Amino acid sequence: MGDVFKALADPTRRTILDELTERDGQTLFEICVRLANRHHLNLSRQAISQHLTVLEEAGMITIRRQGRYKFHHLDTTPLATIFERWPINREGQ
Amino acid sequence: MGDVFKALADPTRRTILDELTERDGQTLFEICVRLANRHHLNLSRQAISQHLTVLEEAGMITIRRQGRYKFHHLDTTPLATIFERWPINREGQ
DNA sequence: TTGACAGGCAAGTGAAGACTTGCCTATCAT
DNA sequence: ATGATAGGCAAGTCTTCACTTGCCTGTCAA
Repeated sequence: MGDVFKALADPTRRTILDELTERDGQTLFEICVRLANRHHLNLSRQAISQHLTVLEEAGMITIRRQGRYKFHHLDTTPLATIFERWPINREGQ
Repeated sequence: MGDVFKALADPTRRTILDELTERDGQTLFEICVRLANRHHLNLSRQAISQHLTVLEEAGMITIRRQGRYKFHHLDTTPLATIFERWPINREGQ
């Protein structure tokens, strides 16, 4: 499994996670359209595809293939490793 | 405030956070020695100093100056923004 | 007050990473 | 079968970033 922290390092990848949080199971083209329309991110299809690969290798995204479509599903369980590693100071609580 | 995700992206910076978790309030030289002895990370003092700057800008470290010493204190509260952004799937619970 | 200690500043190098362009494969409808 | 759709592969470019080297400043002890 790849690097969760490296996957989260890029702002475009974080926006992709935001979009999948709001609407899970999108295809590559759907993600392209939503990044362009809602976030003014006019990247090439390849650029976004490469981002999705990084997110998949980090375990943040699972792939479901159906015909010529490739659906992307969010998986936030790798984030738990962050909190297991460093305890959070909940100040004033 | 800087980028928490960018700060966590580098493995050396994550090791520094580990060391401060185990022993808080270390100076630059102490951190250098511990990285070398316990993690076989023989980096220059400048390299580690630059890492500490990134961590400080991200709000993960606070500085306390005393004479010619500069003590570094861990602050994990910025990590909370990660969990507020993406809800965690606690599978099987 | 002189030397040792703790740290800072800035330019330079080399590698990783984000993004593009061009071309190719596979699936589906007409 | 043919065109349109959804996606993949592989350079190549350009920027960011980690790290080093050299030199400078401030603090403390002898």
